Amino acid sequence: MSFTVCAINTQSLFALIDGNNFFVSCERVFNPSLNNKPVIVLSSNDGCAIARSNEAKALGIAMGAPLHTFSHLIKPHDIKTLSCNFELYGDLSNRMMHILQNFTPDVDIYSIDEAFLDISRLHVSGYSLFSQSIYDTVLKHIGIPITIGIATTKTLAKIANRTAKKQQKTHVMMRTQDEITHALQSTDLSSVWGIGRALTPKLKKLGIYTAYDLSIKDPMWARKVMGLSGERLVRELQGISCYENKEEVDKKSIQVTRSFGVRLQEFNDIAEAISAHATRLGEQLRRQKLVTPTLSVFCRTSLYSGSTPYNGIGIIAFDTPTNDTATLIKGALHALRQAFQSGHLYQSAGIHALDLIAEGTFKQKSLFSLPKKTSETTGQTKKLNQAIDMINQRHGKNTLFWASSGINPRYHVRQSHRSPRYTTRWDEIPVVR
DNA sequence: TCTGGGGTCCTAGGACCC
DNA sequence: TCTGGGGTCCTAGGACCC
Repeated sequence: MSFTVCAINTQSLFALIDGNNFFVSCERVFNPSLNNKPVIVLSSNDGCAIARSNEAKALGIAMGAPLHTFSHLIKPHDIKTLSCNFELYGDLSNRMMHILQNFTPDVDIYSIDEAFLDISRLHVSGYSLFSQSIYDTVLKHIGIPITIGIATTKTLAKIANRTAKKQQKTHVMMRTQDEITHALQSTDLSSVWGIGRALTPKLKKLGIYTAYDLSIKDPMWARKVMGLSGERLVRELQGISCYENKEEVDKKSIQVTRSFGVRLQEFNDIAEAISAHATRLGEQLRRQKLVTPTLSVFCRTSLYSGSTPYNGIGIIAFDTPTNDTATLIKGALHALRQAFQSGHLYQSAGIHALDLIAEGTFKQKSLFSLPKKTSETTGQTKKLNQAIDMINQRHGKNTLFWASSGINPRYHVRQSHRSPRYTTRWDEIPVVR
């Protein structure tokens, strides 16, 4: 068996652009008093640290550290803790990506704060000036400092980016073999893109401790030990590009998951949360012009409570793939009845839509679904959803909501320190006095 | 008291087919 | 005596990412 795993193109060149401490930087754009101070952005429910300023990293606060493990440092070091504000981060991210698209149309948005620019075919006279120009433009228009790593493969660009951060530079280009070897030798195995918690100990046992150690292995050896992705990874470290920029593709799955502000025991309380999640899901599906044929629903207890965790799962398949909120809620609540078991203290619940397909794609109806005249087939449902989406967009989320999500729900997340959504809400826009 | 949320890709194994 | 072999498709679970 043999097949190609990479497009061998020695001319490849990628720039990885990465927003520095992105969520913290977003907060600082509108609140300069946070500059030069240790700042932490917390996960939903103010649970743990999901972004840290350099000052906070210097205090030894780890990524993902629960708030209670560093709460004793907050007062003495005047750490500013903020609840996460994804509406703000998402909007600034979109603006940043638009700016990057002015430099080249070939932008692969990898995450909320990262993008790969394929600059192979770009005529650039000097990469240092080019990088500086990107940095200056993003800083000027968005206010976010970024770091740029340039190399012949995405994996090497990641390492170049990391090297730049370590050296406190705005950009690093790795092109000569000497530069690459030196960077690989000073990169710990666990910091390599694609090497995670499970592979690190496995490879260390085999005598591989740095990115360099891995880069001198035979790709076929890596294939045996780590599978296809291992083979690609070794080739990428050797400068052979295996991950080209992707066209923007439709999402394959969407999930909406939240942990509750308090533990919940009653079916009805959890049903309200699931109903709200289904509403969010419907909004996302419609915005992306997708429909889902199935839904899975889960409700689970805490992993840290001491007793054996319970994770209930329920699944529902729809006769016809849908993005109608009412149908999604009805289906999700049906699935929740399979998942829910009384007697537990639930900590979170979520829904997951898999195998998404584009709206309007022909799909065989169930043999048993009768051709009946419903509000969905007559288009009334679509109009209703459009009207609700429009009102909520204009006047704020949940201006109109489904009663099944609860008038005064108990599942609400805690967000004690959320900043205003400066760029997406009229009533939260910054005011100059 | 207090431990996030949302994704993708790959693989192994089972079911099924001829 | 001797009990195939090759293929596809689907799914669950694992591993990774930010």
